[in-house]
Amino acid sequence: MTKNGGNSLERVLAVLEVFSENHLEWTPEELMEELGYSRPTLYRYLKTLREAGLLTSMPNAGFTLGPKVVEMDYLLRKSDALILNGSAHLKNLTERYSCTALLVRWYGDKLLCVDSLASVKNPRSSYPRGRPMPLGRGAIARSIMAFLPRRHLMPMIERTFDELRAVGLGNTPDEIVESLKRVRKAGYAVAFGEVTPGVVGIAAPVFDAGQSPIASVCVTIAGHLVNGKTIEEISLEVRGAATQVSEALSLHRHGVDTTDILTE
Amino acid sequence: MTKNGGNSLERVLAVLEVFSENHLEWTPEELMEELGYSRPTLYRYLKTLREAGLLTSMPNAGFTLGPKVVEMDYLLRKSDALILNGSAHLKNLTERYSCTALLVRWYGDKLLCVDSLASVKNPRSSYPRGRPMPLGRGAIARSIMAFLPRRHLMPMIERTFDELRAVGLGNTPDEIVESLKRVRKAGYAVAFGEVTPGVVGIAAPVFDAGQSPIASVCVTIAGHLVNGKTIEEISLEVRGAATQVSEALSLHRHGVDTTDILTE
DNA sequence: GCAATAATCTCTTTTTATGGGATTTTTGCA
DNA sequence: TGCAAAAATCCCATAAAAAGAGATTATTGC
Repeated sequence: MTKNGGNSLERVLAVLEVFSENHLEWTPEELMEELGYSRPTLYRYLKTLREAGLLTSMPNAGFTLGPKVVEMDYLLRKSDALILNGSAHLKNLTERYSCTALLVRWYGDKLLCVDSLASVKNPRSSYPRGRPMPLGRGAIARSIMAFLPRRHLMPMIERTFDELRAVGLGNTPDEIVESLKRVRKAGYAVAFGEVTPGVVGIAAPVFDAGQSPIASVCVTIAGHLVNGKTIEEISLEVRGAATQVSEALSLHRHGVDTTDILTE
Repeated sequence: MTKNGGNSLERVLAVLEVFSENHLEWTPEELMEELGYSRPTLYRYLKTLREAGLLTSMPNAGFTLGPKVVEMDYLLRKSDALILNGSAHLKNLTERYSCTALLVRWYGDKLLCVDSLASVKNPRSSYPRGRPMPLGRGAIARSIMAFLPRRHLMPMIERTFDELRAVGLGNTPDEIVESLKRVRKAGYAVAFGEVTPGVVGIAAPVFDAGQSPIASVCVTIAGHLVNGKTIEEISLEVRGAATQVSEALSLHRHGVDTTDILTE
């Protein structure tokens, strides 16, 4: 049973938090147990969330996420500066290589793919749009961690230490920091089969106004299609894309219309 | 300025309501004006919504919908019984005809496409996934209205009367009711270029547990590809799909595992 | 139609959300 | 780098409204 801290606003929104890939459907009974809310309170919350369209329920089946989510997703695709600026680069990357290109956002201790495009027959990524990715493994995670300010980095290393060590980044936090410094110097991260066996990931960070990284541009490609030379070639393109997206974001920040820049 | 009725739960969620295609990005100033909340209150709401991931803000740019939306959309695709049961039928329909096949949900006075598949080169529908559709025009709207219980139908006719008349359903509410009765008898609705010029829509309703309609299965196809005979042929398939989805939904309702039925 | 379950209602107590105004932080620009 | 303007947050007395126990009503399954 989750501790129900926070105010009533947080408590309503906490209802949305319990929906996960392992538990897509919840009965009121289960929710009471999980969240520790009283019966009337829970029903009030559910009523509100359902009226907002965030939840639906089939008669006597449990509650699931509701159609408002679909509507918001549509609007988000039209408004998210990262997606708007990044998708052209995904197109470009997938045209140049037989690969999947991804835009991955870092938020709240999660990595989340927000857009992806594939130029391979089997576009089944282990982490399609919307599915949170592991923090410790893969080029994406590393490309972001490498550029994190120390005070954000250290706790993250603590949390994901086992994975980071397993992947060969180092046996102590300090060794890992050193490895990440090299990634930082290179400006991009490469991973061989860390997320999906046989697949190479090449990722570079996207910055929001020159501060800390908020996302990553990544290309995943079958290992047998690349070697040291081609990886370097691709990494240049990935870095270029990431840099351009970063610049577009910082322009947007100052209220500059980037439309003409993007479509050139 | 919107009247801010309701309790604080509704007021937080009302913030999500103001995001629309015409206004994808909001500054706190604009939100205060629009929602009529005091400054501290609004900032509290925004803080909560941002922490929940439902909103994001770039430094000094306005607020937009946040990454949690993407995550929820992924989960919804995996949990929505309508999508889960319907997508196989969309696949079937698009394989049989050069068309776009849609799954459209009716909720809160809106029609919302929740899934679609196209077998034509130019899959640019005017109403892609997540974009609310007009209530008065098109086969989808009519296929649902025709099966609405009278007490739901009449207010809906009032609201959309102008559109319904423009489309030729009748010049008085009673005439429209008569037209809809014919649709009901046929079990499906056809529309010629009502939503997109030159495009024919053929739609049949999906029911939740035999009660009122909650969604519609629709095929849109270029007008020059069909005639009276083929439309009838397609409508049979569309009706079949809608019926099967309805049945799957009512089974699910009773807790029956429909997996084996669907994959056969 | 009837028992069992699910959802809603009632009402008082306690908790907490609210907003005016002051304060602090951030930003834009010289 | 520093300074004025704007944005965001804090403080706190007051008013408001959530919360929950238990009773009540509505649904459901059979």
